Amino acid sequence: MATLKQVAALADVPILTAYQALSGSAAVPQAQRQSVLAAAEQLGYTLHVTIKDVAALAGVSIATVSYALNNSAPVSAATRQRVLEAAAALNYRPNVNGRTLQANKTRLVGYGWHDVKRGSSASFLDRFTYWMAQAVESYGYHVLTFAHSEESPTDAYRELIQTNRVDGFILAHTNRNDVRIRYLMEARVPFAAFGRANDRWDFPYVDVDGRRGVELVTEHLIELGHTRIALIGWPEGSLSGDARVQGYFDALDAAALPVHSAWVRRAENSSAAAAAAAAELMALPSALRPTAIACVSDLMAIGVMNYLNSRGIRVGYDVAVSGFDDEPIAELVHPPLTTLRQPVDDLAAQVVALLMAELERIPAPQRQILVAPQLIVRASTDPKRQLP
Amino acid sequence: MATLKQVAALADVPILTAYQALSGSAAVPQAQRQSVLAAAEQLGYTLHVTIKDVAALAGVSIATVSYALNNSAPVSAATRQRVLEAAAALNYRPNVNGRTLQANKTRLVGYGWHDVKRGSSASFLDRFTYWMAQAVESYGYHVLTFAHSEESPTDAYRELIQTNRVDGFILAHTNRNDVRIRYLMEARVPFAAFGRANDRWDFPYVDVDGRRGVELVTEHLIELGHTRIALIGWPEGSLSGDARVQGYFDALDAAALPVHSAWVRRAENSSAAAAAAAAELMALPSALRPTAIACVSDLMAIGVMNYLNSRGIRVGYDVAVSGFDDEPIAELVHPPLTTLRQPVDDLAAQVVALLMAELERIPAPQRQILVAPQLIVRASTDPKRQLP
DNA sequence: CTGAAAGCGCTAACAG
DNA sequence: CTGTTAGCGCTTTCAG
Repeated sequence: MATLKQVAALADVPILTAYQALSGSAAVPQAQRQSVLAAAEQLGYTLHVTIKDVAALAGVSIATVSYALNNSAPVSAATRQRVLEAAAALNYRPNVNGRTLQANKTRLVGYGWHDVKRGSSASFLDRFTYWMAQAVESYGYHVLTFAHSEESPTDAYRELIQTNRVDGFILAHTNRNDVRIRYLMEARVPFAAFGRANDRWDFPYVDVDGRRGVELVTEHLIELGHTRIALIGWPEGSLSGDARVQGYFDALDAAALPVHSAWVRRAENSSAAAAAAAAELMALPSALRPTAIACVSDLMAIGVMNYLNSRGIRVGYDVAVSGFDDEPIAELVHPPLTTLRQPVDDLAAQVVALLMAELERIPAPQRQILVAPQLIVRASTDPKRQLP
Repeated sequence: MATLKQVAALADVPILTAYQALSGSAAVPQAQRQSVLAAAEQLGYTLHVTIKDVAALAGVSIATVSYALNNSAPVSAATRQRVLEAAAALNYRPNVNGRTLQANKTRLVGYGWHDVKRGSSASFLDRFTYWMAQAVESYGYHVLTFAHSEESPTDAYRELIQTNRVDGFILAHTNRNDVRIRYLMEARVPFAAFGRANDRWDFPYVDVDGRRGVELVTEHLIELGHTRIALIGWPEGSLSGDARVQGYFDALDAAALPVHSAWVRRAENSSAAAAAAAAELMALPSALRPTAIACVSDLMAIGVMNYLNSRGIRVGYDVAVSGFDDEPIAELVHPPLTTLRQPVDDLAAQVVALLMAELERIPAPQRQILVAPQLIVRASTDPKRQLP
């Protein structure tokens, strides 16, 4: 590709005039405009301002332009001025790909989508992605998203890193023995996760303190005077699920309240399974029947509420119900649901900060961070909050 | 950076051995391993297999490697074989950045996130992004996501295109007079939109046929025997909102059913505003009081259902209610909500196909595509569907 | 303080 | 059919 300077020379006009004629950024006498257009046509030139053009206009070498623009070497005030003016006049923006190739750094962070099943709580992660993009950009990076299959998720990660598409990754939806984490650790690829895996692996992550969250809501229920408090958790074995259940025990222990084994039920994360668990709880003899049911997800809490409603049991008055996640639905259901909100923006910013520490090889003060969720009290536990 | 060949020469071992020692992909005698490691150390070499290494191992020029790997020029069967074997032995993956710089094509498409407000229906777009990533990858592209401000959204788009970060864009959440669309059209940047803008602009888009959707659900209500059918739409002025309202009129006209002006209400897209509109409808004199209420969003339908429930009016039996979007909540509410589902995967694939047509300068047969949504009948209109 | 020149990894004319 | 070579746009030694 020819340069702007060559086009200008052929048309016998100043470089700046050639630029203006081609870009339409300023009026140019018709005759000059014509000859510039003809010259560009002849050379097969399409407007792409490069560092060479800026150098030519400023009358300096391309190295000097680079120095002046990046402050990467001392440049006299006068030349700097000339360079900046030339760059501005040509509306110059450096082509990141040149820089990428030379530095062997893409300033791109990979983020893999798993397949979001219909009805699963995706909205939270959606907002996470937004804040992640935002946070990453504050460091001059961008997010490259990709879809990975459930069967062999590591393939996509390996491919992206081997082809130098990205500098590192951010993971969400982690699980114990997450193959992606294992691969990235072994391959020494920089990454940071939103979510834990297991206690053996040492990698940078940020997670919601689910234990603390359920503890908070249980304390809230105790304060309201409940003494027979039930919990519907997920089947044992998930790190975050078990932590949430632990918070329930911790709060009851601290208050020296009795825990009856029949009060702790396990169910899949679906409203139907939670409704069934609620039915079992309500079938307990009246002396044991709970007056409050804490759930480890909003989805489950809604199942419980549906069941109670269908049995004519008034949620909030007769039985208190709480969830976890503060999904958009939580304030739309009837009565609005008490729940725990994850501070998404904060979580995203922190996980990005961890990744940046890895990428820039800055030792982070802390590689594992737990963030406490925020208790949002609504009418499902506290009828005083009921709207008229 | 030194090459693998130089390391091998210094260590006085074959190239393949040097690779194996460095990568650990195969066992190498301890002595050789040591000298390779020492050589790499001395040259400051870290393992990065490039086309040069493959060429050296195969004993051909780098051009031949490129030809063989890309089938971009005829290569004899024997050499091709040698090249492929060398590439496989070294686990070679081309560095996309070299290609990017030379071709001046990034094979990246930009997708901008707007700020998702809490409680707004984001889950649909979340799934869209997943399918978009999937579709884009089938063409060998990836998605680069970025956050843009509400005030000057074009800045982010301009920056990305001027710095050669992306080849084009996919837009969602379009509106009439969308400044992004105007900018991209003027700047002749390739893009395709999920959503329309206005009738004056000619650009590639895919959209849900909202008119047809509401027509479908209105026909469904007519079939169920309703004759007094109301509609709650958005305030006039939005392209998609007005189209949905039109579908209501079309269905009633086709059935020669009366339309009473009091039956058409306009409200903001919130459950509260919709509930208020429902209250007005229910306050009509009994001869005019509708027996069915179609809403242009699930959010509004839920507001209507909440209102009816609170007044003791049984949704599905006394008054039918329908929504639009088929958000996850739709099947969780009580009773489950009849609504219209947007075929997200299909929409995403089509909008990506349109963009690819722009990028590869293939004239698309159709630049504007409307996709009919699918009617999902649930108990909120058809009590027979009620679960026991 | 500034410029010439090398080179990041790859593709593609052009010769042979 | 294969190799030589010239870049793509940028940063960065190394001289002057």
